Amino acid sequence: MVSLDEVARAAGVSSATASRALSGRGHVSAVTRNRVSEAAEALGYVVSSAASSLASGRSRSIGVITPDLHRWFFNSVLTGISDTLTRAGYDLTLYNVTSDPQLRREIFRAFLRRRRVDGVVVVALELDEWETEQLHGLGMPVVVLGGRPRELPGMAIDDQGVTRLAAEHLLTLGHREIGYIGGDQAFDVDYHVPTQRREGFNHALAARGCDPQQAPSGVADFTIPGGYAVAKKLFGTPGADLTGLVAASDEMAIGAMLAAKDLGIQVPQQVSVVGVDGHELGELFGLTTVDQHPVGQGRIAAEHILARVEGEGNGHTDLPFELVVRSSTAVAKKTAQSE
Amino acid sequence: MVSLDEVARAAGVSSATASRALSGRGHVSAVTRNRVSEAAEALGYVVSSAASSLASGRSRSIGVITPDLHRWFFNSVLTGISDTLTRAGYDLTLYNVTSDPQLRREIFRAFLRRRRVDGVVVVALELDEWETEQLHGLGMPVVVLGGRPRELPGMAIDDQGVTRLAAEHLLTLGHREIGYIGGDQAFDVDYHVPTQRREGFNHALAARGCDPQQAPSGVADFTIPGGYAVAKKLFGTPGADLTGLVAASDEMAIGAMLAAKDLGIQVPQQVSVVGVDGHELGELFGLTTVDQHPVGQGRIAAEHILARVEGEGNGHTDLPFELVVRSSTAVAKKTAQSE
DNA sequence: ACCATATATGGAAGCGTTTCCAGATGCCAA
DNA sequence: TTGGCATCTGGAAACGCTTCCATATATGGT
Repeated sequence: MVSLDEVARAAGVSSATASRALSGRGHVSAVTRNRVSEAAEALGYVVSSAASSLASGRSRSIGVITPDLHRWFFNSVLTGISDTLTRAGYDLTLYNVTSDPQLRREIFRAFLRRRRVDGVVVVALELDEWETEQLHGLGMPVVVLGGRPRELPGMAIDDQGVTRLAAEHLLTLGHREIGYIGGDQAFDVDYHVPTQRREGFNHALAARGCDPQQAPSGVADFTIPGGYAVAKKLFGTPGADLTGLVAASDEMAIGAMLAAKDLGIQVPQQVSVVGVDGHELGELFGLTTVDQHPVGQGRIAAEHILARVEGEGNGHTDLPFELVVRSSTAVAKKTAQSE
Repeated sequence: MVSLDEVARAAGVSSATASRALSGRGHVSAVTRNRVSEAAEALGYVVSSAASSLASGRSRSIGVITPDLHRWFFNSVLTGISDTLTRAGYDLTLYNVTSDPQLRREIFRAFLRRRRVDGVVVVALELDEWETEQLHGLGMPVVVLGGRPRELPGMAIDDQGVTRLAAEHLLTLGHREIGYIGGDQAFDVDYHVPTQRREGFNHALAARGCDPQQAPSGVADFTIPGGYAVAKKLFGTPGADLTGLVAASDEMAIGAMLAAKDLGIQVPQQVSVVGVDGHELGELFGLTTVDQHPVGQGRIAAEHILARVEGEGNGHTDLPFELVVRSSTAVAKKTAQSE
């Protein structure tokens, strides 16, 4: 492996100047810079990250902590982050949090503190107090995506807004008997994504004079099988003549559509379904959804952390989302019940 | 951030001894080791990866190059790798190759050569000659998962074997009119996954006296929508009375099942479908598949690269796979055509 | 009792950069 | 011409570890 010294020698300058020439920091004449660049190119020189980090205190790497990579939302965000970091010349150090609590603890206790990264992006994790504390103790920029933790800068969509928008869409189409599939609020340590989304749904219904407490609803794990199981129950419940269904994730919505199909219920003729996310499979299923552009979120989060690492601080950010209407929703048929 | 020197001072030893005590390399008495460990614990000391790498030449980090994180197979493998590396105390540096050829090139030209990683796992990438060369030039262990590149140690399932097994399953059930959905063999630079899988299918059919050339087949991109589109054509083709279908990935198989449902074709009563992968959604759809345990593959690849990094070399490895029979396949009904 | 060997420890030399500091050079204004 | 300032460059000191080497002490065989 060629070292900076060899490049400097080849270019006839000191290693100090070579370093300045290649990093762009400090004054170097144009001629010198060119000679050094050419020498570096010719020798195939690449800076040693270890030496560079040690000397400069910056590693040009960002840590990303994510849960379950199988879930489309998370791997989409990760894709966006990765793309932006690569373009900026940064490495991405991935910490995939699994269900093993000991490993999870170790990530916060040791891995993050090795100074291998200049900043951390936390993707949609429910952080407990100790973890938040550890993150603070790192003394480096941290951005939390998909949550509004107490004391860390974060970026999130308006989690009430998305489900409110979804429900309003159905209400506007004339639906009154609307069901809901959400997440388990018991695990809501801090950010309350499941709680917020339910709230948004409730508000929308209440605003139109429907009692949200009466809405048939169920709890699932945001996955297709989860949504499928709950939807089978909801659709099968006698007396609950749902004409509309809001799911807190597209995967659950897709599960619900599959359940409807298996039960011989037609979408959207008999029941309209709306999801939240903007899942890539939404198109295939014709799913109407509130798209929250997860890849874009990853990009924004990455840009944000890079800015923070480079000194330009800023705080909370709201992320955009939009309703994408496809064929899983339609105007409600007039029935006896509807006013 | 507390340094090793402070720990050493607190424990009343030299930094050399402290280093040995914490790393476990070299001779340290039990008492000393304990005192140092306690001091480190008390001070919350964590080694600086940069300093450690620079001094030792090892970074305790493994690079992973993967394509499209949206595809279940890849994020499953990544999950397995991540889990194993974390348990071993290694970091994972993720290089997600996108469709941008310039970024891809940059990963091989610069990113990997910063000596940030001790070894590289390449997941199912078609490497061109230059890329292979770069990988060699790294002078560090490389493992290629899901492919048998010319000159790099790799691990792969028997790609002919999986589709042969899938096809044999259908043949054994009495099917004779079997279709196939595979990948585009034009992109087959090196590893020939699409080609190998097609070969396996062909061999199985030929062995039972069916002409594989006659088998109705189509090409897709291994995704659900891709499989859906091709299957719609295959099922809709007049004259081709398929009773069985082999797909080279579970996602395409699931797409095919959805297409069948939309066309009013019953699975498995009218057509049996087999996939390859072991996709988590297989259970929901009752998909019969050849499970290749992707998470396990990730684990094996990670263990392999760790062994190599630590010096214990070894070569190619075959990976296990197995037929998982669910409800998407059934005995073929006797028809006029069947012998 | 003594030498050979194994075990423990500290001093100090790196590892390959970055960056501070000081000196050199060039240019412009007075 | 000369002082003053900005620009350029090199020497050398970090950065925080690991590890070689030398020294010191314990262990065991004869």
